[in-house]
Amino acid sequence: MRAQELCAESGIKLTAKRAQVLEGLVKSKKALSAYALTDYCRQELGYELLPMSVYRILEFLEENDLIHRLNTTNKYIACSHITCEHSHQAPQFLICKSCSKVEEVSIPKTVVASVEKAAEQAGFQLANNQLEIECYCADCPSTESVV
Amino acid sequence: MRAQELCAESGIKLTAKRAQVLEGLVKSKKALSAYALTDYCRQELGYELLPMSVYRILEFLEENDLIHRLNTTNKYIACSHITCEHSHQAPQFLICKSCSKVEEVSIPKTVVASVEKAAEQAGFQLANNQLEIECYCADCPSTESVV
DNA sequence: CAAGATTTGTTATAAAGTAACATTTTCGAG
DNA sequence: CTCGAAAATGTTACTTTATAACAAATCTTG
Repeated sequence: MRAQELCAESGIKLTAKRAQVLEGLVKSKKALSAYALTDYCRQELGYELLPMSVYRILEFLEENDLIHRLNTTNKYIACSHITCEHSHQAPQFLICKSCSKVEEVSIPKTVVASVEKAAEQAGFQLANNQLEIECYCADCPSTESVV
Repeated sequence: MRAQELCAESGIKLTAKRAQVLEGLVKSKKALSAYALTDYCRQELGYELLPMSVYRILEFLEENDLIHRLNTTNKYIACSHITCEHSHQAPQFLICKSCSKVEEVSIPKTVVASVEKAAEQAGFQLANNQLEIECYCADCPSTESVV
């Protein structure tokens, strides 16, 4: 498994359980809640995992940049750069409101810089550069019109 | 009360209960969860409101652009434009991770346009223009460094 | 006023997340 | 190797967040 090699190199301790959770997220190919991930691992992959353990493992995986937590939907998704050489940079996500499909995209740095500037003018400091944007994907007809 | 006048003009049916919930959000001056708002209304304002009713009323208030729901934190905040003449435009929020203080800001339209363009290139259509940005406010020292 | 629609009350429960402590596993020092 | 501390996982219980389902009250409008 590619991820394990990478982890060995980088010193990340990917235990069996952690690998199972990560595998679940990679294979599901969409954002899953912690409980949905528990179900997915049990039903599709045959791994027994209690929610409490899943939460702890998700926390670990996120700290090591293997997955992302989507704050707007309380769901998790595998980082799209696990298997490539990209240095890990600030992630931005397009999240389909209808089907939870997520695309991890790169938004121009100038845009992120503008957001940061606007924050500074209001006396705020960015806690991170992660932007989550609610969308409808190409497969899901939007019921609402864009403002 | 100013808000009531505006509602009368615009045809929004602001019942007593709805006014109480809105008053709670306005007076608290920060983002509150539905349950926290229930407590605030009872303890600080003397209004008895059950969570179920609060949720329904919050939904109504949001549909009528009197409040905003912050998806990243599952909290609600009064719209900063209730009492001014501004036409209601896409809201952007700076949210302090530490103290829940929220600033509703205007980010240049060019920035929002760039985000929209990036989405379109990935085959996504914006569901709304609401951006929620995690920050630390001037009063809260950031424990984490910015990426 | 009567009848339908809207709003609110009430109860129960689902879903999401965390606290606290027990047990097991890992791994380096001796 | 083996002892012991640290890390990881199991287990139970609980808190917080949110919704379902149905009853009662209230508010329109002919």
